Amino acid sequence: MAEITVTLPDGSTRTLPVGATAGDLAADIGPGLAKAALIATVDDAEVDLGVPLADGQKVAIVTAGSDAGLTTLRHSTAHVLAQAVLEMYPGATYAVGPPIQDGFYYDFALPDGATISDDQLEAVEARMREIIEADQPFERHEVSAGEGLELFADHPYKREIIETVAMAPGGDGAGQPADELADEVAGGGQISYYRNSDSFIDLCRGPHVPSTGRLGHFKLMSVAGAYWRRDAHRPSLQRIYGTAWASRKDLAAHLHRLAEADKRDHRRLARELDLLSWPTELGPGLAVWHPKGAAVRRIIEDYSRRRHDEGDYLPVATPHIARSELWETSGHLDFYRESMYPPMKLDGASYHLKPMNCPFHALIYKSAQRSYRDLPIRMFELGTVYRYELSGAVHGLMRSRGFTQDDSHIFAAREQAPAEIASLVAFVLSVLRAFGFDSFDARLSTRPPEKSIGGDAEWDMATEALRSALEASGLEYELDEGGGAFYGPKIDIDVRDAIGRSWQLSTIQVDFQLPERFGLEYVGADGNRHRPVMIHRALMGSIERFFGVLIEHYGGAFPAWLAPVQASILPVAATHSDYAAEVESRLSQQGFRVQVAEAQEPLGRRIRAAKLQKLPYVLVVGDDDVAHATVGVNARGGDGDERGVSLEDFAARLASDVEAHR
RNA sequence: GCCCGAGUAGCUCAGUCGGCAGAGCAGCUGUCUUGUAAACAGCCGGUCGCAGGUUCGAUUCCUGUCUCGGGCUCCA
Repeated sequence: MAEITVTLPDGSTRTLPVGATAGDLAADIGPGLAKAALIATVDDAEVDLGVPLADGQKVAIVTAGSDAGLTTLRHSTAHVLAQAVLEMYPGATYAVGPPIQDGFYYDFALPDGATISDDQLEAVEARMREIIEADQPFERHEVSAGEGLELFADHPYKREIIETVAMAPGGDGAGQPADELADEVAGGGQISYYRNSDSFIDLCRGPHVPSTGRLGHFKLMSVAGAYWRRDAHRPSLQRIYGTAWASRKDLAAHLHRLAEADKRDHRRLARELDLLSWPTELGPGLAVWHPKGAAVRRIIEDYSRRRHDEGDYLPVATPHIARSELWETSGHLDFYRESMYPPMKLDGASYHLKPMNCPFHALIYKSAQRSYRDLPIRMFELGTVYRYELSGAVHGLMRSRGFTQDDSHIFAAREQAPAEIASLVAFVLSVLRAFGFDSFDARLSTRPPEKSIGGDAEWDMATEALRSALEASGLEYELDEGGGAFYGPKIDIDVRDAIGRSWQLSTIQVDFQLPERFGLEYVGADGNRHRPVMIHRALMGSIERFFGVLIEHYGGAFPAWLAPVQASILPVAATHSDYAAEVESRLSQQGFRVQVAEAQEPLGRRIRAAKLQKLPYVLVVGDDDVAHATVGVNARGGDGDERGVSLEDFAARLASDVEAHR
């Protein structure tokens, strides 16, 4: 009997009869693996378990324990979703349904533009469970693109996928697959599809789990609108989002994480902790800062100012509006107009609210003749800008229409730029770490293909300077081709918060264009006039977003150095009120933010109130404390209370917390 | 901006198949004077987002609009 030999990931080999499949291999290795197997990789390509193996191949069995396995699980669950929806809504058609982080989605168009509401999801989910219960096999079939068009005759979106990808000119399928379609079908004039019942097939490059019975730990999450092929001019489809996991436990853990994230939502905490609010009278994306929110903001800003002073930045200040001519010169009206508020006409002139601070800083630079001896000049401003964000994009503090950038523009000689950028990256990380962030994602964004100004050589030079600074920093980074600003490439640094979500904050941008447009110059050592390079840099990005991220990062439990109220002083009874006032006064004099909660309510209730406000410390003072100049200290997150702590010791402890940013 | 959903007291939410709108918490007043996560009682509080329409009558049905939420797109 003929045999084949394949190599396993650990380097060992297995011999199997000719015709054996990856599934057979899994069974040969062990029943546990056979049960857990979802797909396999053969010579590093992912395939169904049903494919026959060939002699000499490198084969690995993939389970839900790996990313690839989990992705497949989600992808297959998406297919089951499509099957359920198509069965339940006759006349519905389907578009694409890829796996995504934590789950999957599928896009549908229902007949006559019907929509699916959230409460219909339960019924869809129930139908999906029936399909899973039936344990239908996923059978792979390959046909020509032409046959594919016939198979999917009633499904225009599927036909469009086949036409645009599988039948792309050149036949290699590399047409426009920068988008989601590429996942659906490989191209090359052939298509593959999967059949898992008499009535349901789906266009797909695969692979899939062997049968629907392997699925089950999923939940449909929401319905949303989404444009076909991510194009606002194309039809809007009904998108159903779901999450899927390898086990019931993983699913439960995921749902728990979501609930935790919701508890940390800065919009919820902003209200609960009385930090700020968004009166609808102001319009979307505009907030007012309440005293407690403003207290934290001032600490953030003061810290930022101090670090900039230490870094030889020169504070500047500029107005909020300027003549439209300024924005023509800068190029903003050409390249950024859709994000700008419309012009205000008065006294025969036209003015725009500023969407960025850079042109003002360029004019400050230009106000005097500059020498190479002056460079680099680092200007710093907490500059409030206004951007007309799409109403649907506005999101609490994270995306607002007015926000304050901790904005710097550094004017440097070209040869100074690389070193300056390198030190900027270090500066940015140092400040972010001071606020408790220690995990970062960096990204290098290059020239946008359409909207941009300047020559290739300058773009290349600027991109190279950023790249080398990133390399030197040791940060890992990814490349975002075409993601740069209209005037130059950029580095973005995102921080990860306490529950692993990523937020874009810092940006460093190299710009040869604005100096050109504004005719900026300096006199070099050679006596000739040279053009400086301008480095744009926002560190926290926007104070508003930064604060929003901080709220969510700490879940509202700010460390003592940031907390709007560091300690609440609770007299046990009214007779201790005078002593409480004295404690308050002494701590206030040392610069601490403290308050007294008088004994009009029972102690337990006042403690509870302070805890719900997530205060770092609750100080209880009673007879013993009055007698010995002590306080009872109840620290947030501590176990129980410490009695009889001298006031001096507590003040020292709080001072040390503040110093250490605890 | 587009798709879907939602706006009821300061907050969280019930409710009205079209007939004078409810709870808890918060707030206020009084009593209680408290040693580590919710004392007791009473009171105040709503043009049911806004504007039209249908109706004897609209918070409820319809239309428009504003705001919010989830997505898409975009972004600090």
